Amino acid sequence: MSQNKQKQRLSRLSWLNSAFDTLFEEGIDQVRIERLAKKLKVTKGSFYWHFKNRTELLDALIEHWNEEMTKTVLENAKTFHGDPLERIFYTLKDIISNERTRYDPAVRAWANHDARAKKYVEKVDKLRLKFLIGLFKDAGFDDEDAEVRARMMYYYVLGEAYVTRKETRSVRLTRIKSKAKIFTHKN
Amino acid sequence: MSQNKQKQRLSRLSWLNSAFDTLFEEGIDQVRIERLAKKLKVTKGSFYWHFKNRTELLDALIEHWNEEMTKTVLENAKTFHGDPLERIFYTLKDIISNERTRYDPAVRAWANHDARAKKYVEKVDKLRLKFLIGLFKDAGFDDEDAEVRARMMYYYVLGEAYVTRKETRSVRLTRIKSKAKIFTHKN
DNA sequence: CAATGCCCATACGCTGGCGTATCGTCCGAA
DNA sequence: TTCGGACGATACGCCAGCGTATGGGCATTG
Repeated sequence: MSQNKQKQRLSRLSWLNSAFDTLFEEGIDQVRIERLAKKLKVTKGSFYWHFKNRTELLDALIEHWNEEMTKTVLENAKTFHGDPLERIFYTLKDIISNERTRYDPAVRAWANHDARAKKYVEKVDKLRLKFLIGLFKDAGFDDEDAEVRARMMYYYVLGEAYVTRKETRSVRLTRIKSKAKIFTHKN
Repeated sequence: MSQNKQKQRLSRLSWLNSAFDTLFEEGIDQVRIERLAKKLKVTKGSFYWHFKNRTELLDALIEHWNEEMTKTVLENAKTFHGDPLERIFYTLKDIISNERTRYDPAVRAWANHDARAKKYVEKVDKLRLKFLIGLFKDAGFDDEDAEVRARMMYYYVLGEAYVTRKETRSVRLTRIKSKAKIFTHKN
């Protein structure tokens, strides 16, 4: 919204952010240099100053996503300490309401036919699952059960990111609570 | 695998199938007429005989997916009658092991930035959810609870389709059973 | 104020993909 | 056999996107 001063030059990050937005909104195949240039109101002369080619941009893009998601998990791991069951609820609520997985669909679609992206997605999955499994173990589930439940919860969260839903915030919140109960219920 | 007779002509369906495979393997943006032509070992002269243009192909593509998925749900609804709880387990097993949702990621990625595809995806989601909700209602859950659990189970299945996993069939099967129990456990 | 370096504009050749127009071939029906 | 229609090949113009080469403006530095 800030009216850019006329002769504002761009940084490498400007291109990265624009690429990221486009990936998220239109898919990786629409991340095209000259389209980004148009959005940024410059020509591709700028791009080729900051990047060697499109491949370098995509490499930076997936790495950027990886860093952001990794950071998110690690921060989350530190923010709450208390009753393990409540912590699972808190985590579920946090993930869903803050929509950490908002960018997942675009990135995963990309990873579906790009080995480089796939590598990072698997890395992030592993980290997230490790965190979730730890949560369930803390709550008293044995190794096997903790993994099954963590995966269920994780897949559930992922799946939800793919379906358009139209609930109000308050309705969703109460439902999240009952969902957490289902995941944590002991037979 | 069948060595095609040399002068085999193509049908509209040949193009559709090739397009479908490509959508599934490389994403919708790689569904390009001249690439399909190369795979089919003809020229695009053939394509423009069977289709008006690329848009018509994509329209037929999403409609085809819609029909297949709709048929699948309706067939499933007829195949099993018995204990409602067991039926939920059976359904979960059936969905996962037959990988009905195998094509979902590609189609959903497409729907993410294409209104036409999005419309059909929402349609299929609605149908599937309606079916699942019915299952849980039959199992004795009230309306609200049935919807929450059906959605959880559905999102879980969807999410699973997005993550690469490396379990053996037998391990998965036992886990499916315990998962079904979690979804159907009454508080 | 001259010079250097950062950052972008401009112009070019190349490729792949779209859609059209036209022509060739084969096959079945009369 | 011939003829018409189903199906595909060939050739064309067009445009978008990639990457390169080169030139220009503007600041900072001395």
